[in-house]
Amino acid sequence: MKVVLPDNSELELPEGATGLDAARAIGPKLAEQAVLLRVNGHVQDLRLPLRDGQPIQILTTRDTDDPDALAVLRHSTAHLLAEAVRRLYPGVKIAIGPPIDNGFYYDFEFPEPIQEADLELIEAELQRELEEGREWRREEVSAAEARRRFLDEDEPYKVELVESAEEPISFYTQGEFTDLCRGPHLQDSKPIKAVKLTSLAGAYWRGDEHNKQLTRIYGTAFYAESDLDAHLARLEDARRRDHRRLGRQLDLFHVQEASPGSPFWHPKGMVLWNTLEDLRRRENLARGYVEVKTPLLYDVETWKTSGHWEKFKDDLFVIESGEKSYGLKPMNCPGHMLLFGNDLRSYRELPIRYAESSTLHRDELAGTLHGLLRVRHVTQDDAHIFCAREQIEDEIFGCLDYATYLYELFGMEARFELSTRPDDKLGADEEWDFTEGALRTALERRGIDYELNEGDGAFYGPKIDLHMTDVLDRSWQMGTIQLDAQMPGRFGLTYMGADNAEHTPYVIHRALFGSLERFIGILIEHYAGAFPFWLAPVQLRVLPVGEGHREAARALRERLGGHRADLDERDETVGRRIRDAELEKIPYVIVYGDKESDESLAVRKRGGEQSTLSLEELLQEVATL
RNA sequence: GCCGACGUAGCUCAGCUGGUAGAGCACUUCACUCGUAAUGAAGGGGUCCCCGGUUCGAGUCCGGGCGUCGGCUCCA
Repeated sequence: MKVVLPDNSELELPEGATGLDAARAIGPKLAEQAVLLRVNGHVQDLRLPLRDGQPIQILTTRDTDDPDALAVLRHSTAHLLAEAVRRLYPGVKIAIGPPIDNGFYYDFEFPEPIQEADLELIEAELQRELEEGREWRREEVSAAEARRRFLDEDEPYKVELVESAEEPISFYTQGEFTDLCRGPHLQDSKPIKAVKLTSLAGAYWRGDEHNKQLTRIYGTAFYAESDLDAHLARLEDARRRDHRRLGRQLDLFHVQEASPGSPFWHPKGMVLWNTLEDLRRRENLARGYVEVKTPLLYDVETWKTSGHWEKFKDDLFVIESGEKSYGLKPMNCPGHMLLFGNDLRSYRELPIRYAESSTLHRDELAGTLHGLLRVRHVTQDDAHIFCAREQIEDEIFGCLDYATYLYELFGMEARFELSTRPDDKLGADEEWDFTEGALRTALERRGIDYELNEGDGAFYGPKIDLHMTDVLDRSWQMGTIQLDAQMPGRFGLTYMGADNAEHTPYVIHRALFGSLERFIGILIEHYAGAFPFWLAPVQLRVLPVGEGHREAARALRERLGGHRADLDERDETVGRRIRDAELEKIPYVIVYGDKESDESLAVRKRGGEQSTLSLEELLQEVATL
């Protein structure tokens, strides 16, 4: 038989030859360095047979950056971890251990809880295995045989996995350790040149909080020591961009124990906030939204009507007053429903687009709070569009267009996800067929690539979410566009149609920044604190050289008054004040001394680029930013 | 909420096996009046997260709580 190599040449092989055989046929060196086979974009263990006519690519220890090559290395390292843990902690039960984006993990049930300090011990054992060397052997067994083996070994998690696994079931063995595994794996442990166990965490068996919580050990591994160093350097760099760190450094916001999950916004942070608000107001006006304001407190009956009481009452802040209980609003929809329902509505008014940027409170679990990215005090740039069935697609399209405009303005590339009906949905499947279809059509019409996220919709309707990634590669939901065919009915909302009959409107819930807090958090990391001119809290700084230049510098600052300009006339050296301006990431610094005048200003841009401009030229330049 | 770690000056952090707290930066004052990333000197500043316990004595050990961080779960 023949296989096709990446350069399109053909390689003749005996029937039943494996990937490793192919590597050997090409050369002994390649066979030694081979770690994985890639076939049509899929990975395959080197030990498995090839098929006639297949195009193949052999990945080796030199493909140190290839995600597939790294995954196989890390997957094998996870097995070494399990072997080490088993030897060190008799009685431990093993669960699963896959490779992930930047490393791998393995879940265990320890007889006694272990601590972070134990990782050192385990890592040493892992190193010992690497020094000894390990080879992986693959075998295929029947489900019954696999089940019997794990029952014998008293590995209940593996037994459970076998029960849901498809035949043929494969085992990989290295050293004393055999694991149920689909593979692929390395031939041997020689390519594993750098390993580091990074952290310890609890993780529920099969990701379900009703199951037992296991102990997860995270680690990472590389084909070269220098790659691990580079990885650690990248993490350090990410920490420097962390919005929580920059928030303090740039004096934007802080959080404190007095109100967990509720940021205190400093004057410079408020400049960012208000700039986003201005942008929102301007665009809302241009796009036919009207601004409203609805109460923060509603009696619990309102939350029962909306359906939120049943699903989210644990996350609602409840305030008792006299005989009544009020819930602090966690979202604006009921307020906007009540507002719509306050008048008789005609089809001629639709669509009605109510916008409100409002403070919301959600009593999020303590363990989930995270800087600006997950807060209890959350501000949504919310809007509810009440419309007729035939208007839905255009309105969704309009929201998508609006969202795309906003994110492009910041040079942010959001990922779109379409989330469909969840298990606890309200309403009939036919209705969901229609609403999901409308969202899909609008996405396609706007030419947006999206991922399908099945079963992840809101209980009242499907949604399109925009996601962004933070410096540590964690994905956060930003904007959201949700179609709702339930809540208007629950609130008894109607409008009079052209047919002189009452109809229930549809509602589109949409927040495009999502949460102002989260958006600013991501924005800080996106720009690493070096905001573009139009966003920068301080845009220009005038810096008088000596005491005698203060007067003129103040006058110059006055003439920059249309912009956010300040003055640094501290009794410090010019070098020192330049340094501070750089640390504050101010876009323009103007040094003003004997040599300067309106005709000739010494302008320094963030980063160090210097030029001489007249005041007029400077104003012209910044006007375009 | 769960697993693990951490909480010391405004910030970043040191403080060994228990003996009563320190650095750098920041701040204040003084001198210098300065030309593109840190001028020098002096000074002030601490409920060592909170509550309780052990001890002659607790920042340090133990218990509980709160908060933060890394995960898990959740996320209208």
